[in-house]
Amino acid sequence: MGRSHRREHLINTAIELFCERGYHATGIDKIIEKAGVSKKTLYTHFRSKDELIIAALRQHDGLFRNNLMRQVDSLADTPLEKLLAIFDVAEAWFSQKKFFGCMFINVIGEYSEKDSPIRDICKQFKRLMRDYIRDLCVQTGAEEPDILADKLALLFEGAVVTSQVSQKPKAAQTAKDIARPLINRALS
Amino acid sequence: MGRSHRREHLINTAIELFCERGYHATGIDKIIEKAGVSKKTLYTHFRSKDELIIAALRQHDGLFRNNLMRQVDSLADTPLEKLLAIFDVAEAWFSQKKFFGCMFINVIGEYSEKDSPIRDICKQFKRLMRDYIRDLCVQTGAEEPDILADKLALLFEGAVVTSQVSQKPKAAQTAKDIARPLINRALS
DNA sequence: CCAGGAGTATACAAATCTGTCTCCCTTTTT
DNA sequence: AAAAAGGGAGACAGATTTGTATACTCCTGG
Repeated sequence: MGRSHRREHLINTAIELFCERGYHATGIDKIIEKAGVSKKTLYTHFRSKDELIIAALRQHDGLFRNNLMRQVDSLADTPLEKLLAIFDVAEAWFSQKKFFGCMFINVIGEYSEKDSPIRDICKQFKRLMRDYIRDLCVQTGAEEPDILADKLALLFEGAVVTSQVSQKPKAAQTAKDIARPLINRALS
Repeated sequence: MGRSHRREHLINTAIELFCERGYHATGIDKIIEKAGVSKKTLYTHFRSKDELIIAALRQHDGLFRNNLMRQVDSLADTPLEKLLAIFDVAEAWFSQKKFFGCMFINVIGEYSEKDSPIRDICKQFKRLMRDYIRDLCVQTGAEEPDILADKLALLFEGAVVTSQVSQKPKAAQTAKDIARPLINRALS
């Protein structure tokens, strides 16, 4: 087994546990037990738990957006359809048995220091999500793509949190219903 | 100092710390130190930390909604104006130096078990918030008050989370801008 | 005046947490 | 084949966690 494979395996295991149980509540011992790896191995790949958390967030940052874009592309062809398809992908996400909300929103609740690197990663993730949406807005020829993107990103967040607390994936469709006229009006 | 005063004082101290630092990260020792109270006193008022958490959530549940309604009432007279004023109150909330997002969203990130009493309190809070909004929708004479309330509640959540991560209170106005035409169309 | 309740301070138990270290085995490299 | 590297298992240290118990003080009611 390659060494960088172990690193990724550890990160993926950590992501699962962090999502399920939270960050402070997930001990190093639980992570290495689930990963089937010794403590020594973990600490050769990561200097500390914080570093593992940061690595997990970075990994998830890339993977999540990549996944989203791929699924959106498979559902819709035109930029306009893609903007709406985002909410269908979201609904599928919310419907998963192991849906625990957005990693980045959850981690901010536990590490809220204003200048922490964790916070920076969360902000960056949200910015990149908005940029993705904005690109699609521009491609549709929306009048004020920045404003529209802010609104759609906010709808996305709202759907995630609503679905997380109420455990009803249909929040995605509620958001989609709000988004539709919003986009249409920006095109007229 | 009355005995039930001590209980409330402990709860309020706990709420502050839970918001600032999270739930697992806030130890009993920190709470009693900040409250200026001995450990024995805490454990005579609350059987366990979990019970204190639950008491804190219940207290915040009532207080938060009460506060919101009071401020909304002081800003607007008609039900229609009140629906929009909700977002102005939200913006003031987001602008506070110590704004750490919604307690209930944050606690779900740390205690995500599906049948936990903590989860129930969070769901109840969100339901009561939606009911408050729905009442205002009915009073304005909106066509489908339930659907409109779901949408406005989702916008509220989106604003909270967006502002929490990006640290920009203007997310409240973004949500308000989405809400306005939504309400207008439900009235025609 | 004094008895009892309530609170403080603190020691303590038992578990758990992060991070380091050693011992031993297996695999790879030379 | 011998040496070196990597990783598993786990002991260990030191800090921290929740929760209990003890000893002392203070205030109040009768």
